[in-house]
Amino acid sequence: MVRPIILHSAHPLKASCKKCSLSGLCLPLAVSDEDLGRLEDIVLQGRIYNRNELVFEQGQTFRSCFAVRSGAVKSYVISENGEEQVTGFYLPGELVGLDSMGSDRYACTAQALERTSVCELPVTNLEVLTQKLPGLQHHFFQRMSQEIQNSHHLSLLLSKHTAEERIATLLLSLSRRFGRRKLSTTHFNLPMSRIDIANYLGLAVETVSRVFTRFQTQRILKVHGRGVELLDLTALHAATQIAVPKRNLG
Amino acid sequence: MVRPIILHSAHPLKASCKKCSLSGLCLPLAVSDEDLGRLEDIVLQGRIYNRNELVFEQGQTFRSCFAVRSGAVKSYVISENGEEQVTGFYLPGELVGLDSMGSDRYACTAQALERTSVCELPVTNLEVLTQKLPGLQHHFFQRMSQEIQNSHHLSLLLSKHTAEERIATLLLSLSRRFGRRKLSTTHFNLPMSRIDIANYLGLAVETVSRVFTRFQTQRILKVHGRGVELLDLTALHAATQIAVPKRNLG
DNA sequence: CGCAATCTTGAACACCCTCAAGCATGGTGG
DNA sequence: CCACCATGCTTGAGGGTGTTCAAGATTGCG
Repeated sequence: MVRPIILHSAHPLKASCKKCSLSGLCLPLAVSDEDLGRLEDIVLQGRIYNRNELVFEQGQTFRSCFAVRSGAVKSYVISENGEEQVTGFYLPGELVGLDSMGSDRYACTAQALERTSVCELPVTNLEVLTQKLPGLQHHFFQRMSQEIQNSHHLSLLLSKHTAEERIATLLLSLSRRFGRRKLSTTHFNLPMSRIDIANYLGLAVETVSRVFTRFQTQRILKVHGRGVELLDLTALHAATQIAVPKRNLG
Repeated sequence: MVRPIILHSAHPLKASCKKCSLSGLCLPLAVSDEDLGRLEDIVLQGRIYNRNELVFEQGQTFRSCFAVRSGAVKSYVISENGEEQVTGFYLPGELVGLDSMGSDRYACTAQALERTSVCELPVTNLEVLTQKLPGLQHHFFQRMSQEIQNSHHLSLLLSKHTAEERIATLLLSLSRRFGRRKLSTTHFNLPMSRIDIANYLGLAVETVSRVFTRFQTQRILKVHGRGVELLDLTALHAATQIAVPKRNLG
């Protein structure tokens, strides 16, 4: 199905986090300039994966976390029955594999959605470094707790929101994350397929498609394949809110 | 609505994790006997909360994680719109507040479901200790990643499973966790209301009620209020599986 | 250029929600 | 101790959102 064509360079370059354009988003923001060298010492840079290639696979021995440098990655878990649940999309500056920290095996599979470059953080070295740098340990606690919070918000989305609200929320999340990298918050390409979106949001592909066209007829956005243009951010934000108040409120 | 009648003792006892019956489940399992004293030094023991009392509240300054000692706790997040999503139930030996580690404010509210005793772990001291004890740091990474995985499994449950499958899964999860404490895996009391179950599983209360009666007529279990008796664990496990295979499979 | 995968659109059905009402439970005060 | 009321739980009927099934349109890659 998915052929893992390993392409990463045999001799990874020594990382230069300091010069990386993502240093304000990624791990460097957690360590002082003088300690940055120690972080660079353990980072394996320059791994490149082609579209659909697996960065790691659920059940494999857990060795490393990965920071996305360019491109995009999706993560998904596979249950005993073989069902897949997409659990997250990771853009440049974001960390993949935090849900396996401290485990001996990867708890999910990470797959490149397009040609993607990542920086690898071998856990053995990483845990030694977090042991020495309190700020880095604190930062990892923060990132991991953020990951828990993200997942809780996904649960809220799945359990209490309509198809339109789910999709509007995802689009605004992507928009915000593109904005963090000084990219356009209104014009961007979706790194993932409709199938991935549907799976992530607990919907049928057909529903995702229908909602996109509905938003388009409402002049909220334009879509051409994976390209989206958010025409009315206010309306899109309004579409994330629950239409008819439900009883469930405390 | 919920009156916080603070009851915890003014002078918390010095903890004796070593003698605690939960030492095989809780934090002590992560530290050596010689280091256990240092853990006991930072643990504030003996806080007791009455039913419905808040252990901490979303938005408050984050000070501590809590280990449940007896009773049970639920956690929930409140969105901007005021909707509540129950994100977890915590039984003795389990840690509450991991989703706020590294943050400056609590990301969720924790509420006692019954008369509950907890051990408090002030984060300032905790992060100093994880800095000194690599095993404890590793253990916290593990607990936090476990929390992420749990939430991912909840997402899977919410997005791909029917009402019956969700409830069967929750019952088996509780059964397993009671079993870990050497309690009966087939006879126990639900610590939470139908409302909490419904909210957690993304269902209407009525649906939860209907599924319970359906399971009862199928001789899978007996319910009398909050008391449940699992009559057929095999059938219950079978009920967690997807009945009609969906297309979503990879 | 052609095939496979992805995406879109339409029609019918199903699961669960909403609304409504009745029943059990439990805590409180007379 | 029991009546009382609020809350939680159960059961029934009807309707809506999203799914399933089916077929066609578009994309993209060899």
